[in-house]
Amino acid sequence: MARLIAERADALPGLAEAFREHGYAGASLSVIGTATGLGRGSLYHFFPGGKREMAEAVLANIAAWFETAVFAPLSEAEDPRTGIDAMMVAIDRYFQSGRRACLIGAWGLGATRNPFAAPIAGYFQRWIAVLKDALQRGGVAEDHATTLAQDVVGGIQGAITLSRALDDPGLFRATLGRLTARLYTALAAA
Amino acid sequence: MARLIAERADALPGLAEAFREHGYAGASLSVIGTATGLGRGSLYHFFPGGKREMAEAVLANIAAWFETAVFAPLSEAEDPRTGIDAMMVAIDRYFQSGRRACLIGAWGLGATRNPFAAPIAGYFQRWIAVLKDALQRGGVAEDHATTLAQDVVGGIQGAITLSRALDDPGLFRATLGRLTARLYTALAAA
DNA sequence: GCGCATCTGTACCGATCGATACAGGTGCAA
DNA sequence: TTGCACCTGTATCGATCGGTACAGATGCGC
Repeated sequence: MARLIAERADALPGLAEAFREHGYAGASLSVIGTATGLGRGSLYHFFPGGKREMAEAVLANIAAWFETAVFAPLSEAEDPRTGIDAMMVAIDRYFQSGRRACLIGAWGLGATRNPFAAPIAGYFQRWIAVLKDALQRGGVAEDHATTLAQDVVGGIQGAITLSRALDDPGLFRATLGRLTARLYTALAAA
Repeated sequence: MARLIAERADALPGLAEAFREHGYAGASLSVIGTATGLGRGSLYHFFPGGKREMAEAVLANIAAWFETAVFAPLSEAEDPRTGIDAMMVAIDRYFQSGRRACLIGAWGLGATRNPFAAPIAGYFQRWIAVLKDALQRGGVAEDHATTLAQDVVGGIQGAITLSRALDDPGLFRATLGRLTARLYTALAAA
């Protein structure tokens, strides 16, 4: 029996794809097995908690990716504009210009009481907070920074939904551009 | 055996709730049975096509509701502002200020190739087209009307996602207010 | 070369899945 | 009152679900 993966992290991309494409309930173990190339034996070896643990690992992995690729540049950049540019580039690449679904957004739209509500809320809270802080450091007043950050994060979510439904990646990129412009305008006025 | 419902339309609210709360795959027939109060016998009597037909009926029902409650006022109002106000009021009530999930949005975020892609795309296309037409009738230039309509429809979708994830209905209402203001501003400048 | 922790395939478990069949009840029309 | 179309509950189907058990293969440390 040839070893297929070295550590459980190697299974995460396949797991994420399975959950993204089929949802939590729709991602059966056979679907997951196909997506990851792993049998039940390996899956339960790396994730003794079963499907639930696999989903938690995927969410944690996504959160970690955003932390380094999106939030860190936003909060560390000297000039907020630099951080915003880095965020938009990372977002466009991550979501493949709206072709790739947002797992966290989709699960947040699901059951009112779902077991992943807490990490999902944390993800959006953190994103909004980091963006708001960047705007405030650029001189934008607190209340304006808050609503603007909400508009931008929400606008990105909506753009993913629309561009996927309409199968129009151009819509995603154009929306990202307009959101960037709004952020720049607010910074320029401050 | 007491008759429970008179026609299949009476089952749609329960069906919609079941699909909204559990997704398509997660809404098992027992979940659907509980939500509608109907047994398998009745369900397959009204929907011979099974789960798939139930989902199609729900989507068609939602589309019809939007047609009369949102799209019609938008396209028939003398003053675009009247139509926009009616749209926003209907949207806020329908989505219960962001507490209720958007079934169409959630399913659009799901599998890339899903059997309901066509009606979902049609729903968003129509919404954007009707809103764009209303803006143009109000004197807004076509390209601006298009991007503005996309921003508003996408913004509403994003606001649902955010306000549900953060459990904050106020965020939804406030976002709706800002989107309305943007529409009014564009109309005033035209 | 040996020993052992680690990984993997397969068989299997009870439960539940979506769907079907059908008898029995119900209420309206004649 | 009778007949019948319509609605409903129940039993049951094969398939698949998530999860477990475990033996066998693998490759690393020694």
